[in-house]
Amino acid sequence: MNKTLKLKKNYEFKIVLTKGKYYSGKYLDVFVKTNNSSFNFIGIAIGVKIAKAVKRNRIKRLVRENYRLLEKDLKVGYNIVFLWKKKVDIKNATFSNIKEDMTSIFKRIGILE
RNA sequence: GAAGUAAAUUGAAUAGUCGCGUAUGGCAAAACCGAAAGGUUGCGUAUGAGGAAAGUCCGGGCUCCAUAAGAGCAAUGAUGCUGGAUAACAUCCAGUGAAGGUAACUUCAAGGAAAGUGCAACAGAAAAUAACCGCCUUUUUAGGUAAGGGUGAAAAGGUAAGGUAAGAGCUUACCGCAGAUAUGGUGACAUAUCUGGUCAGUGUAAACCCCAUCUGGAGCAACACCUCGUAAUUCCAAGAAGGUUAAGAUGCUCUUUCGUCUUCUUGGUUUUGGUGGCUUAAGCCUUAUAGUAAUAUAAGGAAUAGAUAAAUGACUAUUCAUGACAGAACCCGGCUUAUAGAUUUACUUUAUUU
Repeated sequence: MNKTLKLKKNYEFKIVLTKGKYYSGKYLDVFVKTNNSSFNFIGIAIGVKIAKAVKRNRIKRLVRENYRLLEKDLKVGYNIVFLWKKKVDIKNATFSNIKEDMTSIFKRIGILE
């Protein structure tokens, strides 16, 4: 079982956000772009204006945890970036809400087996 | 018991399963990523956010600005009762003064308004060489008068008696104010006595300003090193040779010191990625001694985050109860702001009992 790989550089994020495909969920926005490797890379971006540091960290952890639980069922070869929708209240950032949302988005994308 | 004041502590706990950062290389073995430098992976062990980590408001350390040292002037900004503490401070401690509170106690940007300039809207007769109304005299024109009037943040020391045409520090007493002297105190200042009625000059210096003291700039995205790449031949450093006192190293001046210009040689510089900087520090706790205290000295003790799209999470169970404010980003000392609840100590007022 490999570790979850992360996108690290600013230009990597930009490529995914500008050239990737956009999927909108109930709470999350997701950008997906294929890469030519045998791994999935993920990145999580939450704007400074949405919430203060503690709540931003909370959202990141929940997204990362949910991704970790789904990861073994995913097809490989994608760069994925998650964004939190600006208009959604942060109080909805619970584990079960994000789980439902992420599962449905992945099914629409077609990478969930 | 009730209300309150001050100081301090704490900032949900336990168990299980899965998962993350860092350190260690204890065990295991090779493999993988990369152009290289370098990095990654299994198991185990250890360890992993705060009292404010926040705001970035001060003071320092550290780094660079090629590079220094001294003297003077100016500018900028800051501080502003006194004495002490500290590496330093706008912080802290102990006092003084003023304001508030029955009190415990709290608050204070607390030098100078006769160095100069400015401002004081509206209201009001008048806002600083005061006569509108009123009062008095005179007799119709002038004079005296700050007692009384409303306004305003502020109205020309206050109260009482005498005095007067009516009044007024005009006179006296007390209070206040100013000055001098003495005593006490390191000092801010306090107390006492004497003198002053020409005690004519209101407020504002978080208005300019004056005085005293301090003050170079930028910041870890600082900075150092490694690797890849080699276009323009820019810029920088070192060395050698030649020439020279024009120009430069601080806003200016002076002195010392360095150095400037040209040619040649050598090395480096921009981009990519990586490593270091990166955590033990003028730090914390206890005891003893000195000190009212801040703190100092000595002895002893505990120490274990160091990420870089950035580690603490998810689920289940139980308990109190539905956990507030809130997440390290070079480090340290403070300040300010946010904060559910719980606990301890000392003290004040009041009620009751004895």
